[in-house]
Amino acid sequence: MEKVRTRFAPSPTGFMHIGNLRTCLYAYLYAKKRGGTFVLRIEDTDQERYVEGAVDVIYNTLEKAGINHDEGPDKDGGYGPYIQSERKSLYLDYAKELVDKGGAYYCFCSKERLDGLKDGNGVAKYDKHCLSLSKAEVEKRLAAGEQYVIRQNVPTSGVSEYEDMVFGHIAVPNEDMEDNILIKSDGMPTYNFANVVDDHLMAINYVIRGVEYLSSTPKYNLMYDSFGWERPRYMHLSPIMKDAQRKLSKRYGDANFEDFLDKGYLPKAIVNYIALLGWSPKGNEEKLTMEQLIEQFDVDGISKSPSIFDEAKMRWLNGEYIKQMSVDEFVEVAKPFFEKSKVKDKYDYKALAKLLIPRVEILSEIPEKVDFLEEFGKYDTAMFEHKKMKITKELAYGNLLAIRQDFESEDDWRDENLKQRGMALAEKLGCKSGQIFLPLRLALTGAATTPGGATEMAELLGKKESMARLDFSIELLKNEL
RNA sequence: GGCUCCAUGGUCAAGCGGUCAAGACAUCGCCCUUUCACGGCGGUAACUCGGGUUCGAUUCCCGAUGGAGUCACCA
Repeated sequence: MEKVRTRFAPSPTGFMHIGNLRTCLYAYLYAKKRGGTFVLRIEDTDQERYVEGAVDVIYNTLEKAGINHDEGPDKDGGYGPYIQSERKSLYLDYAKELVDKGGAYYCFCSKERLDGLKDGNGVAKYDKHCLSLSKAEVEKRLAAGEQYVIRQNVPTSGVSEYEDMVFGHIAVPNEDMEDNILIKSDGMPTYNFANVVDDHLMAINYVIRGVEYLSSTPKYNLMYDSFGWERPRYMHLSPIMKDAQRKLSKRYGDANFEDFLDKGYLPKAIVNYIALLGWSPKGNEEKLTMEQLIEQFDVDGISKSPSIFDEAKMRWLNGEYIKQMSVDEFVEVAKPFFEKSKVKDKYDYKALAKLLIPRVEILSEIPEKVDFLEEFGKYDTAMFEHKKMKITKELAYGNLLAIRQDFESEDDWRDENLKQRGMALAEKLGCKSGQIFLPLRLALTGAATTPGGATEMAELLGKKESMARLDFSIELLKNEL
C-alpha cells in the first residue's frame, strides 16, 4: 500500500492563526490515521513578510497542540532541507527544465507594459507576449543581463479537471487561468512553484490546504504533468468564519492560538473544538482526545461549506476539560491567573481550586470569581429578596442577627462544622436552611453568584473576617429597614 | 464583473429517495441541593425559493437567490 505523506507548510509571518492550525491538524490526523508521515515545511520565499521568531512560534504551537511532526527543519527525514530559503538553488534549475519541456517561458516585460494590460477594473491577464520570443532572442537578452521572470505556459483552450477528495469533481476552463510567474525577478520562486517542486521532491502525495487553492489547483496539476510527475491527491478545506460574511482573521483579533491561550483556554480544548469545526465524527461523542481524533478522522465527515467559529461552544468544551482535572493539575495551569487576581499569595490556591474547578469554564474567569475575598464593601441589598425561598430583607436581617449571635462562640470554622451549626440553627428558628444559608452567603460576599456555598465562603474568609463582614452587612440592612 | 465552489434550527452539524429530519453548544422551563455551582429531566427552534425527474423529494437535475474563494514578482 502506498505510504501516505502529508505536510503543513506555513509562512513564518507571526502568530499561528486558528484556521491554519486546523488545516495543520487535519493534515496531521489524516497522515496518522493512515499510518503515514507528517512533514513540516517552512515557506519563507517572501522575504518581505518574514517575521523574526515566527518559526519558534510554529514549533511552540505544534508542541502545545500535541501535533508531532515526523519530519521538519529540526527532524531530518532525508527530504530536507525543510526551509524553502535553504532550497533556493533548486528552483531555478527546475524552472529551466520546465522551460525546456514547454511548460514555462522567459518573460522580459516591463512593469509599465504589464500595467498597460489592465482593463477598467484594474484586472490584467498576461497576453503571452514573450512566449513568441525566439530561443536565440531569449539567449541574447539573458546574456545581456536583462532582468527576467519565468512564467508558466498555460494552454489557451480546453478544460483542466481533477477530483478533489472533499469537493469532488472540479473543472476549470484553461482560458480563465493566467500565465503566473514561477520565478520572480529576484530569482526566488513564487509560492505556486516552490510548492509544486517541494511537494514532489518531498514525496508529498496528499496535499491538504485551504479552499483558496481549489480553483488554482489545475495550474499546479499542469506543472506536474509538464514535468512528467505524478499528481498528488488534494483535500481542500473551507474557511472558518467570524460570522456569515467575514472570515475569521487576524484583522478582527482573537484569531490566534496564542490569544486563546491567554484567555485561559486549554490547548486540548482548542484542538478538540477546531477539529469539530468543519468535520464531524460518526458517533455522537464530541469530547475527543487526540488519539480518538486520529482514530475517527475521516474525509467523509469533512464539510464543504464555511463554518462559523462559535466561542461559546469552545468555552463549554474547555469547561469540560477543566472539570476532569485534578486539583494539582488545575493549580498548575491556573497559577498565572491567580497571580493576576487580588488573592495573589494570600490564599491557598489548592483550597480555591477545589471550589473553582466545577465553576470555571475558562481560566480568565478566575480573578473575577475570587476577588471578593479581598474586596468587600457596599453592595445592593436587593439580592436579599428571594421570592422562591420566601426571603425578605426583614427576614434576612433577623436571621443574620441570629447567625451572628450563634456563631460568635464557635471556633471551629471549617465548612463542615459551620454547615452543621447552620442546620441546627435553622431548626431552632423553625425556618428552612436555605433561609439561613442564602442570607449568610450574600452577607459574607456581597455577590449574587459565588464560587461556593455560604459555609465554604466562611471557611475561606476565616472567623475574624467573616464576623466583620457579617457586622457590616447587618448594619447595611438595618439602615434600609 | 469572469471563473470555481457551497446552501438543514441562532451556531456546529447527522442525513446520502420513503425518518414523527439525529446529536452538541446556546436559549427557556422543571427537578436535585443547604445557599452559588455541578448534575438530572424536558421544551422552543431547521431542510432558502421556483421549476422539473419520481408513486414519493431535505436528498437527484435545472434556474433564481444568498454566501465563500479566486482573478499578484503574497502565501
